Amino acid sequence: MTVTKRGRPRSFDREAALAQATRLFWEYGYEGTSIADLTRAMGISPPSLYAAFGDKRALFTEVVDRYGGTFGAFMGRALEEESDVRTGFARMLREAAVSYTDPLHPAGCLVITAATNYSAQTADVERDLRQRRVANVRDFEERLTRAEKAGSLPPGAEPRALAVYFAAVVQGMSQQARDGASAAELERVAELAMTAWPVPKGA
Amino acid sequence: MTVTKRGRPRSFDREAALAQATRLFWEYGYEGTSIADLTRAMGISPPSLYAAFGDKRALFTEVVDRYGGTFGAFMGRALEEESDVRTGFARMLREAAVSYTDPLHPAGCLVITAATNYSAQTADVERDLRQRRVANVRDFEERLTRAEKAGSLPPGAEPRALAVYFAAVVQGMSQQARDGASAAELERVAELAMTAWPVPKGA
DNA sequence: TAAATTTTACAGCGATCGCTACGTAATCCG
DNA sequence: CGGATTACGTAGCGATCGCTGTAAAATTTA
Repeated sequence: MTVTKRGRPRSFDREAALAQATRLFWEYGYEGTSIADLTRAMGISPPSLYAAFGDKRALFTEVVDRYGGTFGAFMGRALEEESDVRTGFARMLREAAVSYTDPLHPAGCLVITAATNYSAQTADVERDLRQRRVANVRDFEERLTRAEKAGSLPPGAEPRALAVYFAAVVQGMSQQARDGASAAELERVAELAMTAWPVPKGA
Repeated sequence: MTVTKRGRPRSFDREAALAQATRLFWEYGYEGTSIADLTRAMGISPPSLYAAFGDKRALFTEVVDRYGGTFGAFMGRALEEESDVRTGFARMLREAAVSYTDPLHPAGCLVITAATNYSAQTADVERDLRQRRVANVRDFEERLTRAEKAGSLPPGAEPRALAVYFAAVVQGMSQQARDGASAAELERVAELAMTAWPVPKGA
């Protein structure tokens, strides 16, 4: 045990430095965050970083583990604390909506997006791809709005909400495919997703 | 017009080279694919690449545009060709399931995943994050299986399908948050997603 | 065949990457 | 106080990044 610490004491707050590293990795991804970026945000020099955290890979692992115990812990809590399974899943989704858009930290989930890297000089690439995705959501919305006006959708069907929902499903299917889901599994996802389609009031 | 071409003719197939570049960007992302990777796969030298495509950024844009007209075209077709809106969205999701898992090309959608970069030396980071996500899906599945056995889920509720579905929704919500969706929009997504929850036969 | 034009491969540019050797500063133990 | 120990900043390592200068090779035009 190292109860007594000899030598020159550390001159920075390890937890605060870890929080800064979390913010950077969350925002810019693993490769998109350089050692220079980290040392600048943490207010320390490279040797101090390596002495305190090992190397970049080890620091990242520590960041992800810490994330799971803090920002990402709402998922397990929601599923664990609710006695009813359905209530648990519903609460998890609701809290995800809040957490993923909390302006106090980067958007989305670190575990999902930390491989999405963009450094300063390639930020426009990510911006271009994002614009294409946003345009796609708008295309969904316009088609749904036209359908509602044409009477093929029940009134009050919320084209915007449906568009974001279907875009999220498509993007989730893409991610699941990257993570190894089979065609059969994704086809079941497609079927399940269609249960959200609005039904007329009197049906 | 350059009907007649003077000088030394190009010694490689531009379309084939573009297809190789598409494969690399699709699999490894923009930053994860280096000029050296590209020239190796395309079978050409750097000056030939720059003469034929401009620079890396322009090549990537051409790749994404080409993708939209080929692999990614099924979406617009499904929504356009079906007279009924609901049938169009259902077909789009079904075809996404097939396309995203087609073993003839990288998994998922290029526009969604091309910012997910991982080079050779950081592939283990992406692998680690993927394992965490896969473990999460399994956790969902186990909870749903236990609920089914305990009778809190109707029989034949397909825990695996539901787990993949809810994981996809969560990941889609994360991506939508990154793309600028609001908390209110994501909360509506959460509500809509819950309509997939299985109901007892006699209800 | 000679001049003009374009593509080719080789080699290397400056910048940035993750990482570290080195000497100094600051603390604890005796 | 002196010696041991640990953290610090500076400065720079080798490797890789996107990209290009240069000259030879290959083709069309005159």
